[in-house]
Amino acid sequence: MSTYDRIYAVVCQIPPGRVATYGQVATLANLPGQARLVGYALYRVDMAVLDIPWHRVVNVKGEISHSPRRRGTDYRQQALLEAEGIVFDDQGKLDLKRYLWRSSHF
DNA sequence: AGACTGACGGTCT
DNA sequence: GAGACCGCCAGTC
Repeated sequence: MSTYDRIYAVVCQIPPGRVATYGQVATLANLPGQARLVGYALYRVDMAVLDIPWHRVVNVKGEISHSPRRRGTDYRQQALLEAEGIVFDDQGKLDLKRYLWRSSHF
């Protein structure tokens, strides 16, 4: 099982209506401190389908990580999360205290 | 084989 | 709370 496969496996466990941070996913994938790898892995996901719930991963500030390279999928991410009942404030941030996934590992 | 590329976050000031 | 700094690695050409 490759490093990226472990990351994808963790992301698949995030329940609807909740979010996880890049760092949290890294830790659960047994890659502590390597949040960046999670970003690298998610960039390679086919975002046309939701085999992997890629939209449930946000940064530690409760924001969606925007990038021109994402070609608009970052805005789609917010729409997908709102469809699951997650509310964003006027700064485009969500409340991590409220929506962060508490996995049974913690 | 080496260069380049890419969704980050913990720590320190 | 807000910046600056810096380590991070797999896939592709």
